[in-house]
This record gives sequence, C-alpha cells and structure tokens, in this order.
Amino acid sequence: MKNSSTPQGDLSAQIAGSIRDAIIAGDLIVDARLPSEAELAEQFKVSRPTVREALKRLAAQALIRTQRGATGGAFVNHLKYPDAYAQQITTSTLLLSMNEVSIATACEARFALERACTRLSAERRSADHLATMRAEMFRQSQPGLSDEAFCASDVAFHRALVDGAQNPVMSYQLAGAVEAMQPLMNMITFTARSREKIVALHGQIADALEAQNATDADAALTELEAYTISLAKDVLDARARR
Amino acid sequence: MKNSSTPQGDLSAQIAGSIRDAIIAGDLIVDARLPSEAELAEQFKVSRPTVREALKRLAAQALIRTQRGATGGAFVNHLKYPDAYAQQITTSTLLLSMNEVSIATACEARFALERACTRLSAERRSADHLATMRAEMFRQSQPGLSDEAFCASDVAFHRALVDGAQNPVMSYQLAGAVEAMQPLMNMITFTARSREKIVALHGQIADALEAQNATDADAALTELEAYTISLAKDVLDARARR
DNA sequence: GACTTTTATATGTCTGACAATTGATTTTGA
DNA sequence: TCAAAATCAATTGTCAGACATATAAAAGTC
Repeated sequence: MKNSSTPQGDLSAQIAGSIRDAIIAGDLIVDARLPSEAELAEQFKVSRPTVREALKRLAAQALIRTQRGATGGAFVNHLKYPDAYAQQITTSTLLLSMNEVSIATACEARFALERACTRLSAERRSADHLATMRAEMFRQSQPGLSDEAFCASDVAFHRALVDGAQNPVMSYQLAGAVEAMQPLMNMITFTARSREKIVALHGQIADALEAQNATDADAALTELEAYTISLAKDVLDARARR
Repeated sequence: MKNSSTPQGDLSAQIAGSIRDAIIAGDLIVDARLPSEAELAEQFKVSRPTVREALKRLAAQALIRTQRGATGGAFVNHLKYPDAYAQQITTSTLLLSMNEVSIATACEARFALERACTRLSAERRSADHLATMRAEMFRQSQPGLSDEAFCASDVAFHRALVDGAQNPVMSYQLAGAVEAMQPLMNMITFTARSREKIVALHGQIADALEAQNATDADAALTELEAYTISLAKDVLDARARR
C-alpha cells in the first residue's frame, strides 16, 4: 500500500488513512460496522485514545458515523448529497477567502460553470424550479430587504437554475461554486438601482428557461456576470479612494 | 450563535464547530496560533483528550496544522489548492460510488462542466498546456499500456485542458468532476479500437485549442461524451447478458 | 403475553502520566 | 568574544486505566 511504504504523520493520521483507503477501495461497504475501538486498538497496536482520534478524523469527513450503546460502534457512512454539499461549501469558502482570489476570477468561474447548466436546465426545468425562481425574484424586489437576505435569495435563485438541469452530480459540483461566492457578494452593498437591474436580469433568465431558450439564458447570465464584476469594481475603487 | 442554541453531537464536535466558525468568520486568521491543548481544555471546561479529538477533526479538513515542540501548537492552516483538490476528489469519488449515480449522469455533468472551460482555454492556453496534452496523447497511443495507466493519462489530458483556462477556482471545481470519474472509467476496459478513437478525439480537441477555436473543441468534447457513454453502455450490457 | 428490570457492550469523557520534539537559554571552551 | 555544546521548558503525541452514559438484548415479573 501507499501508506505503509511512506508512513507519514501521526499514528492517528496513519490509521485514519488506512481505514479511509479501505472504504474508498470498497473493502468496507456502506453501513458495515468497524471493529470496536478496543479491537481496533489491539489490531493497530495503539491505545484507544489514538484510535479515537483516527475515528474522529474520519467522522469529520463524514466517512463514518458512530453510535453509542450495546449494538453501537462506528459504521461506514452513506455519504449523501447534503453532507457532500456542506463539505464542498466549507472548503470552497475558505479557499476563496484565503487565496486572494479576485472577485473577477471567482465570478468568471462561477458563471462559466453556471452557463454549463443552462442548456440542460432549459430542456428539463420543472414548473417547481420556475416557481422558485419567480418567488425569489419577488422577494428580491421587496424594499427593505437586507443585503444578506438579498444575497441569500440570489443564491436560492441560482440554485433553482442549477437544479433545473436535473443532474444531482452537477448540482453538487455547483453548490460550492455558487454558495462560496456569497461572502464575496455580501461585500457588495446593493443600491436600489443595482438590485433592480439584477432582478431584471433574473427575469430574463427565468423567461428564457421557461421558453426553453438556452441561448437567451446564456446571454442574460453573461450580462449578469459583467454587471456583477462592474459592481464589485465600483465598491473596491470606492474603498481604495477612501 | 447557531451552535450554542442547538448544541448537537459530542463535545469534541461542538468544540471543533466553534473553532471552525471562528476560522470561517475570520476571528482566527491564517497562521494564527491556537491556545495550547491544555489552555483550550480549560477554556471549554473539558479534558485534553476531548480537545485533541476536536483538533483532529479540524486537521482532517486541513483547517489547522499542528507542530510539536517548544514553539509548537495548532495553527490555522493556509488552505492551499492541492489540499482542497484532495478533499474534493475524495468526497466526489465517494459520492459517486455510494449513490448509484449512472455513468450517463456523471458523464453528462463532467463534460458539461468541461465544456464550460473550452472558451476560456481556447483563448488562454499556454504552450505548456498544449505540450502536456500532446505528451499524454502520445502515451495513450502506446500499445501495452494498462487500462489504469490509460485512464490516468486521460485524466491528465483533461486536467491540462481545464488548467488552460488559467482560472484556479475553475481548476479546483473541475478537479472533483474529472478525477472522481476515474474509478467509473476504469470499469470500462478499452479495446485497441476504442483507444484509437479516443486519442483521435483528443487530437481534435488539442488542435482546436491550439487554433483557439472553441466551437470545434466543444464539438469534439460532445462527441467524446457520446462515445464514452456508448462504451459504458456496451460494457454494462455485456455484463447483464453474462 | 406485555411490561419492567437487569445486564452486557459500546462509545463518551476524565485523570494522570510519560515520551518525543524543538526552539530558547545557559553553559562551556578555545 | 564568539561559537559549539549541553540544558531547559513548553508543547504535542501516546499510553493506561477508570468511570459515566447510552442502548439493545436478555431475564425476570405480574
């Protein structure tokens, strides 16, 4: 194995790695119960606290879940989409906040990926997806809405767009791209005028998807991208001058 | 806070969550040193092993790193792209293997996202990216190459395509989509004939990118998607008949 | 037979200790 | 005086053993 040849890191990291490999390789199938902590300690010839640290590492990645009691133990977790979403979003958010990614770069990536969904979404979106978009647009046009709520609604709108493609793998991949942008978006305080324009573009997107016109949706998304970047630029310039 | 209102899970999970929140909120900046385990134990009114379990959870997500010795301790980690890639790939791989995702769905998502890169990649790809693609194509055309090596080279080719867009956020997002497919792709044993066709399509893609012709690259990718799905279908049908 | 109690087994947590690592400090020696 | 060596102190890594707690199954009771 790779790990045994280069035993790196703590014992708990090594043990976690070896169990992780077993799960990924399929040696441990979903819902299989791992040996008890005491047994693992014996197998790996370490103490129970060390085993526990290893198990916590795996639990942090949602690879296992633990249960107390007589028939308890550690079980290989069925990694579900919501868990994967959450991880993706955390990682993406931190990645953006720690790597001096320009808003332009992040926007470019986000909208490029989102446009990858439009063709499918135009074809397959359900009435539910359209209704969600309309509802979020309505919320966005309410005066007195806080910037945070506006951004949250924006995310919900775009998620509906992505989910319209009816491809869960794609929804998962996009979750990180869309949601991780929210902190960056929150930095842009939206004027009434800019909100109006954004909602108008959302309207164009929703109309195009309803008409199953992917080309128009693409164009509106592209315009929204340009507008978002120009808004961000204004805010940053204003700050620089201060 | 959300966590304090609904204290969920183990103590170690709660502590990990509260430190994680502090990192995400920016209260703890990169390279900041956390209090020592003993001090954290005192602050949270738990024992050191419990604190350690919490820290291991964070370490598993690459949020902190630890260092032994006099000036050691736990430090907020600068989350770098490779770390984020690795996490994304692990999560994506498990997600695909555990959720009965059809090869068609996974392929659709992957190629749709990849096509999102072609326009940028056609515009910006460097000579290095083109050289990498050519080199991988050469490797792929060598007879006697194992299926695993062929797939690995395939991944390398497509990563070069994605990296050509010169947008690190996009490369990160695509890493999961492309690499997580490898186990699925490994299931398809490639005949000499099918390899030949794949390499030919790779050639079309590389040529189009070199000529900065995104449309042709898109078309070749679409053809590759259709061909990949048809190959997978053949393999699955053959298995079903057995 | 249905309900209650007991019991066994597992994880969750604590205490206290020692080993290993490593930067800083002090001592030593030329 | 300055550099090398020895020592120190702080911190994480690991261990052993114990108790608390949760939970399902088994045993007991009416």
